[in-house]
Amino acid sequence: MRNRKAGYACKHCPVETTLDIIGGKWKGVILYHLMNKTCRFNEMRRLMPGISQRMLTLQLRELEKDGVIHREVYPVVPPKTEYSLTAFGETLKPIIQEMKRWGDRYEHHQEQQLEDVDQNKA
Amino acid sequence: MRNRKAGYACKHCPVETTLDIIGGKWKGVILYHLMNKTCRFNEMRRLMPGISQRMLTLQLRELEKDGVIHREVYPVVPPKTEYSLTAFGETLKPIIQEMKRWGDRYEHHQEQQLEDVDQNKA
DNA sequence: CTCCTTAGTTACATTCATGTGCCTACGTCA
DNA sequence: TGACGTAGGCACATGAATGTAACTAAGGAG
Repeated sequence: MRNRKAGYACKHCPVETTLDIIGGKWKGVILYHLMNKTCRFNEMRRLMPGISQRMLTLQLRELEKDGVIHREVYPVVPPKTEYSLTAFGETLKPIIQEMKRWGDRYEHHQEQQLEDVDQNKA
Repeated sequence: MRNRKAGYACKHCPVETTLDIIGGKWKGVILYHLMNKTCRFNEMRRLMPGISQRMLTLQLRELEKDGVIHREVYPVVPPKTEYSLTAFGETLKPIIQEMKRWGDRYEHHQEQQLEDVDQNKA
């Protein structure tokens, strides 16, 4: 997300605010992985084969700026950086977990839709 | 969202699936309003001053296709169309409500950050 | 002395999402 | 007879989001 430059849906809608933080193509998944454990940069790349180096950096920076994750740089060589949820980021866990559960259910729902085909309606 | 044409983050991540449905600039807010009550098309436009006619149509169509909302057209004149959550869409309520609550808390958090400024870190 | 690794950065290109403006059908109201 | 309101559709334009490729620093391994 983070595309609010084009204007907000309604003024001050908290749902919109939340989606600003965790929406977008990658952030949800990033947070999902960080929920389990602290991760290094390339470790996350391996967890998310689809993401490019650049995008991962950008998304992590935004999450950091929003105070959701913490970035710990170790001045060693080769470089070592660890990402983890902040205490505030931990408060996102219920949302992410709900989203995971719902996502599972949705996939199940999709299969059913293929059977229903016609008599849908609620 | 619905920008997965460029590929998925990880294969089969339920969080990603969920964000496909409710992510994007408008869908969260649309669902937020439909959680409270059935709405007509122009009624929603009034609730979300920022959205254009075209985008509202597009988003509603996608939500309908995903089986989350129901579109009831009354063959009267002037046209009347009512949008409501399907039973399946109702299952999204916990997520939307969590997002609303978190959004509220986040705004509160931001104010604090302005004070902390330096000694942040978790 | 060359290559490997990590965690980036930068410039450039493209694709997707979203926005704008104009058009319609029909019945009602003035 | 003409304007109004609803729920859109369509063509076109723009900008945001994302992708690709090449580059870097520093120490260790060979």
